[in-house]
Amino acid sequence: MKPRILCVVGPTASGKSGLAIALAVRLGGEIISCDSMQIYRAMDIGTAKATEAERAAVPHHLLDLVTPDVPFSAADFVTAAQAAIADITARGRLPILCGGTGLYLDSLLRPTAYAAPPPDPALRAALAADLAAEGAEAMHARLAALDPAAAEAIHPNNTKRVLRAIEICLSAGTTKSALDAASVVGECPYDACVIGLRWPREQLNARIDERVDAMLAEGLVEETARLLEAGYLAPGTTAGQAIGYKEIVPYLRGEEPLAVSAERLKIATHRYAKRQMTWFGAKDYVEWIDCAGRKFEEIVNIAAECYTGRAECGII
RNA sequence: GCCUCUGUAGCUCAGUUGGUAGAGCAGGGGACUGAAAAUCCCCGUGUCGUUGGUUCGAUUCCGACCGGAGGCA
Repeated sequence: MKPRILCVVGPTASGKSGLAIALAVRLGGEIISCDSMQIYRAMDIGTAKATEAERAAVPHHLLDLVTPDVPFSAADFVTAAQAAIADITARGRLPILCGGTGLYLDSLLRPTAYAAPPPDPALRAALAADLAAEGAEAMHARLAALDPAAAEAIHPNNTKRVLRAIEICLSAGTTKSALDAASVVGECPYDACVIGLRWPREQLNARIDERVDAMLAEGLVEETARLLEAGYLAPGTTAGQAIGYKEIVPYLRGEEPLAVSAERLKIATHRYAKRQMTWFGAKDYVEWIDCAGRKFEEIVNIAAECYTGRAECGII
């Protein structure tokens, strides 16, 4: 019998957190954050992390796992989420995954995620050096020799993926494309109901703008300054990629007025939401709820029914 | 009131020595298997301010008018 889990996904500012909390209360669940940035401590306002009050009302897992200087990966998430699901299930409660990091959820639901070998720092550094010396086309040609199918699927300009694919081929003794193909056969390890929240783009962007203003009012600038002072958010770190902080840094350096930083932050978030919709929109395991014109209670009811009468809910 | 500059894509602008126009940003679509809030790919028709004139043909040259900026009074 596979553990049942409920998942709430969707673009940023779509109302996932509020829905997840309401569902947790109604269904006797606990929330597992599925968010690549909320795992970092001290990054609270900018990541829209659940408040102390919300956490007191409903247990939240996978928040504040590490300090912002620590690299964290999808594979790390899968390990932590599997443990949290086992724990919550063992206590007779319902695990509710909630978050907008599509790759993390996808990895968790995939039957054999991450059969590929973990990153090899030395090899990765060597490949990066080769890239700098030989250029993107040369690296893509090298991948084509090792794994033609992967080379076909990855654009030469996408050097991050080209290098990772070469790395896998060299350290796995097989090809990346073969490992990928193997990871989608078989059943999802969970009996999952995945609910997606969807808004018309203009309404979602308006919600985003409102939330950015709210974050600024709550002290996003001060939070960013604290992180910088502590030596965090360095370029190249995972936490340093977080939207909400890297846009504020130029203001703190006196390079532009806050209004300009705030505008760039809103735009970056709009674009992020768009990418999230592209990702989740392509997943056939998502049951969509159109939120426009619906009251919160109504959305909660629809989601709860979707879980309860889960027969038609998509399983990966 | 006079003089100068200016009016081209949602924004900032380029350009057409007269043959109806193109960049950046914004925006739209897509991909995504150990960095994913990351990374990458594709997408540019708009009364060229309005209106007369010159011309085979005007967004381009000329006039007037209407916006905008600056200067002189």
